[in-house]
Amino acid sequence: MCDHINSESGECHCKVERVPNFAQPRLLLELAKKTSHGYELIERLGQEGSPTPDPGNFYRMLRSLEEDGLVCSTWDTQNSGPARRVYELTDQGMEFLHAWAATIHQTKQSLDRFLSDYE
Amino acid sequence: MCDHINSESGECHCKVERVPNFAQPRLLLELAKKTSHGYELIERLGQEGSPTPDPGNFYRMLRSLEEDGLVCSTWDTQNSGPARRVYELTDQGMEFLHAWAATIHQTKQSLDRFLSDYE
DNA sequence: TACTCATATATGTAAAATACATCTATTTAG
DNA sequence: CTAAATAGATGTATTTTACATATATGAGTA
Repeated sequence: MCDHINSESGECHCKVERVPNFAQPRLLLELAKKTSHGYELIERLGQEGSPTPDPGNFYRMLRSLEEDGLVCSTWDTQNSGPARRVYELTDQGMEFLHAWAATIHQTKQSLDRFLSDYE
Repeated sequence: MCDHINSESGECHCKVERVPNFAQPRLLLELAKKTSHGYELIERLGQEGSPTPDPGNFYRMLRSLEEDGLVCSTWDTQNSGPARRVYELTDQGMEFLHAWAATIHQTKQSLDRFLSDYE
């Protein structure tokens, strides 16, 4: 399973303090909107002022998500250019996205507490 | 200087995607409220549902912040119990706290974008 | 034809951040 | 005397992130 779920205890290690692997939920969300391939996802995530994810780690993450059954891929050789590995969100991946959203909500509240404490 | 400021370029590497070292601004904020020693800071930060920071890394962070001139310490042998290293926020540390607040605000907005995109 | 550029995926490794284990020492309580 | 609470610290493994580089296809162009 994913890094955030301890396969032994089934417990999620996401802490409210921080958002490690934030590229992951963003990727899952993009995939939920539209099935697509890695390169396109990187470009889409790099828009709206958000920094472009590191391609090396991004492709590795995609493969790791596939190992965990959160996404699945097929090669697209129809289109011109190099073959693309097209990813689709699985039901499990969708559930994971929901879990991520809850975590991110908590993290946001943690930041809110800091900011209201500050000032 | 701090890990987040590149001493060469003077540029801050804090990314809006995540909050690494979130214990750091929380510590600076606590110190801004009240001068105190490591053990007490750890306890204070461990309240209000927030997880207790890792003591090992926390003490290391305090020493590193002192090296960077963001806090300064003196030994308190007056009180009962083991000697305490009492930390105080410097002017530079206060400035740093302000910079952190701005970063955290951005991060929060990034999370907000995710959450409104989701749903 | 050969060269360059955009597209597309991937590996290798260094650096940074975090987690976990352990150690020392002082005082208080029983 | 012993155990527990207080206080600070080091050592190292693991995880995450950053940076560099490799491979391959096809389109445009000189």
